[in-house]
Amino acid sequence: MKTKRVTSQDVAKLAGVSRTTVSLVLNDVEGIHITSETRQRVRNAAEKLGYVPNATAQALATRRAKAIGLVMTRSPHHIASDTFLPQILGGLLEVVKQHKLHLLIESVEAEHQDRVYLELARAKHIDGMILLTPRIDDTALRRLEEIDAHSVVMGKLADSNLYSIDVDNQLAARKATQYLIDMGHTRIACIANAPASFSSAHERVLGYKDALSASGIAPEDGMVRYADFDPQSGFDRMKSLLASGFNFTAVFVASDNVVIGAKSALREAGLRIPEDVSIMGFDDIPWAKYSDPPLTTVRLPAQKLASEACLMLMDLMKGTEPAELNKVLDTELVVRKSCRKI
Amino acid sequence: MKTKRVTSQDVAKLAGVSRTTVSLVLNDVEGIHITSETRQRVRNAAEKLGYVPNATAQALATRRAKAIGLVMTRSPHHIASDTFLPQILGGLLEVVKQHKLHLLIESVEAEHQDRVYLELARAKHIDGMILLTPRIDDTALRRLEEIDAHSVVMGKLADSNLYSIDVDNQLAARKATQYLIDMGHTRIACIANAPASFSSAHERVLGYKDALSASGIAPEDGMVRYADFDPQSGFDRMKSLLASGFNFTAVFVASDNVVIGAKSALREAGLRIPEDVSIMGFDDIPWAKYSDPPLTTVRLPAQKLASEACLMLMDLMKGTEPAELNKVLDTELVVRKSCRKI
DNA sequence: GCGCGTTACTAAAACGTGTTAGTAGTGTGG
DNA sequence: CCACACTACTAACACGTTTTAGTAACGCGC
Repeated sequence: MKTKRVTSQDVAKLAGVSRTTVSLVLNDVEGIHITSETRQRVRNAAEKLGYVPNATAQALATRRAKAIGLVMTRSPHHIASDTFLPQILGGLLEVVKQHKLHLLIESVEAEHQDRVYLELARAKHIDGMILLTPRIDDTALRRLEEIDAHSVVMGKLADSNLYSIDVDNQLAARKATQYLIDMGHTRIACIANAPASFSSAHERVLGYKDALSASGIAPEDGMVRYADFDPQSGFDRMKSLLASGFNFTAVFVASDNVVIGAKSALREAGLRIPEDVSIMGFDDIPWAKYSDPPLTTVRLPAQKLASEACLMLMDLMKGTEPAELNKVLDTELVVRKSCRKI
Repeated sequence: MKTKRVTSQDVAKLAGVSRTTVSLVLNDVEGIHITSETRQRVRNAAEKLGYVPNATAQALATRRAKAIGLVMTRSPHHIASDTFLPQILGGLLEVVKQHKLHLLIESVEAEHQDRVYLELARAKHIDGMILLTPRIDDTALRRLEEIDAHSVVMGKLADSNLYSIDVDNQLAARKATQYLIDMGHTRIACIANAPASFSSAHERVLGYKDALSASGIAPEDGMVRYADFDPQSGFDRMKSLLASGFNFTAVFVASDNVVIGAKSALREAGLRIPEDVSIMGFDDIPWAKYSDPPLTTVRLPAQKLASEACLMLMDLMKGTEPAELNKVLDTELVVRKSCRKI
């Protein structure tokens, strides 16, 4: 039942060498001379005993945990309905596995932010972290700059010296809105993906307004709603938009996940897409392609965002400066059938 | 720039006590006598220096990593399109955070399974693990029983002594299919959620056949397709089903995520839901409620599944036996509008 | 003033590895 | 035959904590 742990000492004893030699052999340390005969003896012994080095002890000795953390500032509830997260995870896991690292997931509640970032960094449970969709007002994040914690922000934080990766949300939103304008729409509403305190939401609304202004259409605050990541909030905001009495022919919804709920509200109101209302999404989650009608949306390179973030972080951990402080990936307008000419 | 790490030694020096005392005070060890004056001195020193205990060293000394792992046997691609995963994560994070544990995510490729489980367990990076949706033919998993690794399987493995938690897939599928039969359907097709090598897929198809047989309808293998977790596969399987020439009035699709694609194929064929074809889903992902028409489906208590799995695992880690070897949670048929009487 | 229990601490071992500094032993050139 | 380089290893320290096994100091009863 309680099988004794196999340590490198056991391997050493069986192979008739010192613990040092075992370590040198199994780690393939360069520039050291050990006969291939001894090497084999060590390997055989390790194999025979089923030796697996203790990761914790290794971490302590090398001062690297061989793990990175994905830190999210969202409640478990929001995480549960996040259709975007799996793509991030997929991208992250691919890189992480390739480099034989481990991935930790942390969700921090708004209240404890200050401590958590710091403790995560100092406790050295992880070698570096990727911060997901930060809030604009996240003061705790600012303090990260002061410590020598390796971190990459996914999203953008104004006036910050933290490394970051993101798409140009404002430009992408602007292009999406421009597309609607090009189709002849002038009464265009907007439902943001999240509360305005999240930088991505803020920027996307900015882009939406940019496009309108550039075409001489005055943005009206009454035409803008801020959703809260999930379909339910999309449903509610669309209801609110419909109830407000504005007559719009198109809506730019800055999150496909929010579109899911918004469409439901439109249906309840008896409005058809795209005949009565055109819908422009954002993110291009897997569902978008199969929705009815297929959703015209902005493709966010989610997996690439994640894998690039991971690569930047690993550069940081290695000590080599990443090429850019704020890396920006391209988005792409994916035209399907949810918008029509007017 | 390179601020020296603050260790308990530093705290000890500043407080004028030994490292032992620092440890005793900060960990609130019971049954030990230390004056409240000294306690304060230690706490103040720790606070002043911003001391955060090194998690790795703690783990080594206490032989507990204070972390559990979520292990998935899926490719990053499948993870990316998994709408179910966030709910699992949400449930897990809630419990994990409450107990001040950390969560590691591992995805293992089919080829390396043998090693990975073992190394994960032996390396002691984690104290226990939750295995997600295992394959029936996962021989490596069997070996876990032999080691003293704490693990809970989410899903079920026949003839296994591993602790597990699951819903009764067969019963749930049977009830879902029965509902279709009760609505008057007799020509009912089935698209499984995953390849038959996944136990959940196997069981759900079994339940589907049970219901048919019980009502005197002979199950036909030609009416069954096996999808592959994602919408694309749902689209393909529905196409195949339609092309095969069988005329069915209802389809039991054993995964809402697969339904997303399947519906798209039906639309392309000019078939309406539920007028031409009734659709029964499985899982009740957030999208289901808002789809058009709202999807009648089987609700899987995803978050509860996750949190209960976590609790079982923690029992195991504490050394107390969980109440049941194979815990089974209830499912619930959620009737919406995608099935009609015939 | 001696034994004894209690209080308030501390020295040192343990956890399992990586790594530095060193040490025998063996050619090798002069 | 001596200095020197090179090979093939090993002893011992370092990593930062928890925990066990003490140890002084003190009060107290007799």
